[in-house]
Amino acid sequence: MVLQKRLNYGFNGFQVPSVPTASRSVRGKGTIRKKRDNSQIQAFEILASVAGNFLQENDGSVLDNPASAKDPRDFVDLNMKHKQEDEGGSFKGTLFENGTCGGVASPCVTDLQVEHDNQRVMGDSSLLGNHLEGQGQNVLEREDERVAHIKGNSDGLIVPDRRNRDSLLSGSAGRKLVNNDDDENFVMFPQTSSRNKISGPPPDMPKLKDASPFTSDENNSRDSSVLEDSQRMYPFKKRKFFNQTSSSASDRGSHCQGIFDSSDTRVNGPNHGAGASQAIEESSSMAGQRVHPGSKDCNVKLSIKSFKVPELFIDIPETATIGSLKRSVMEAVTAVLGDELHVGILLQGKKVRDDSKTLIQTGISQDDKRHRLGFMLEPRHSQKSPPSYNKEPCFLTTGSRQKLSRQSTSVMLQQGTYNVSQERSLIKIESCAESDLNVASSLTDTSANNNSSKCRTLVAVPNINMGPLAVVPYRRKSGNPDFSQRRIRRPFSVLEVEALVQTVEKLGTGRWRDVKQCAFDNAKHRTYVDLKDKWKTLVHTARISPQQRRGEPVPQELLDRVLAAHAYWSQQQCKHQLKAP
DNA sequence: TTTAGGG
DNA sequence: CCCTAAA
Repeated sequence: MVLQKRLNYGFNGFQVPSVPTASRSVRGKGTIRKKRDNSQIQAFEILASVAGNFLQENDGSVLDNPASAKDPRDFVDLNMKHKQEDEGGSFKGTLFENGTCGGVASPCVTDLQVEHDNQRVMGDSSLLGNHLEGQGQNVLEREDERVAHIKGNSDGLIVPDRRNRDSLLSGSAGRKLVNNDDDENFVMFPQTSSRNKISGPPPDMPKLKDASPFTSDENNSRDSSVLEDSQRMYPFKKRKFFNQTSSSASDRGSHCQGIFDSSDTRVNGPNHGAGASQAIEESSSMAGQRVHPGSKDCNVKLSIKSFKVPELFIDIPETATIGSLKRSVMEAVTAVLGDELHVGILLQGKKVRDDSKTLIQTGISQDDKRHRLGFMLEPRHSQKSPPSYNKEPCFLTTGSRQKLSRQSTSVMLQQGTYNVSQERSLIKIESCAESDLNVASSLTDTSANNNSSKCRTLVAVPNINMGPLAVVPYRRKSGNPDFSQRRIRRPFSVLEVEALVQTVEKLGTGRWRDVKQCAFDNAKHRTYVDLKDKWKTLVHTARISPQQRRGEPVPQELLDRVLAAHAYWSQQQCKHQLKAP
């Protein structure tokens, strides 16, 4: 069946064939999971502010737990036979001064290409060839200065603001991990000294009192800074169509404007130049191509050449591998594209809000050489405009508009190149190779053929059943309840482990909710179940030989503390059970 | 919703 | 990480 009378503007969904992280497993029955957090956050919100935060602290007063009198290390010695010629009698955690990263995801820009009447302009896969492999170099080089001194954390993380991060990284004992999003880009920073107070009044944190011997009795109240929660992004699931998903709750305004431009498209010629930029040029002449005088019978095909994720910071130690850089970028991008997306249409820079208008009415026709058609990926403002995808997509809000157009322009002019904008760098993610996110068109059966096999592409699935301009972002719930999405794997960093250990030492092993609240309250992607699981693995890790351990090595010191705390709290638990079962 | 454990 | 029985 041919889509003769229909313009292929409907994107039924996007598919991500594969995931960069090798470790990511794909479950057979993976389906989109229901949201567990009410704190759904805008997918593209930029973490801008840094608020103060408190790390629950024992206020230094007398510990009411009898056991507190006992030094945990003694416990270790007695019960674990571990020799722990301690380090000063303090059970404070080791100070990690390594940098961490935080991240900011910002608007994503989508590059598309318009095709008329099967005259693909993007036929040449070379257009999709600018993957990180080639441009990453530039990224590294140009960003070298900014990134170079951030060492210690091998995780490629993304940082929102250097200053904030730096200042936040100076802390030690008590720490609270925070992050600005729930699924991606997160930042954590220990914060102990009240001198390091950053800004903003500390949130009202519950004060947990306990009598754990592990509890440090100093620094009754420490301030820690936190990045405002900001993003709620769900990574895509490999090979899953999201045409019918999209959680509704969420987001406060962030605005990922993805834009893309299809201005003048030109009829695809067998020999369009090589090179991304040139390709762009060429593609940009296509829209104008009149194919059939009677535009009614013409189909407009859109080929999403790539998605751009502008203003994405990748802070990664210089010792990190290219692979980790790729993963970092991939995760960030995945997050950006992972949730709450809307598709917006821009014509000549103006938003086309009326979904009911036809392309022709709107002025989008193959005869129009001057039109500049743009597509934006934007977060949904579900709270205010519920499941009404077809009514009025939420477009950018004032503030981001300018940026949008600016980027739009930038995108158009710098297709295929590593783009360094004014203050921020823009990493363009294009096509192929692992960890590269790419969007290929599948509007035509033949379209993605070339790339799909080699590339991990994000495919825009043609929407055959939708009306003109119907935009149906992938949604999670509607439709298949069976669709759930496995969360992206996010190994705990040493810093997080440190925080976890410290908190568990203080609160014990049966209060994961509190642990979460205490030290990971702002790490939306870490649920108390995650913390519990992590603790479980930590205990296991601590018991096996170092040779059997995998992943980022956890300092032995921490593992020792894990065993100590685990032993201690296990014993406490036993006592309790004997008392009042 | 949390815990606690197995998968 | 996921899934769930229990609490």
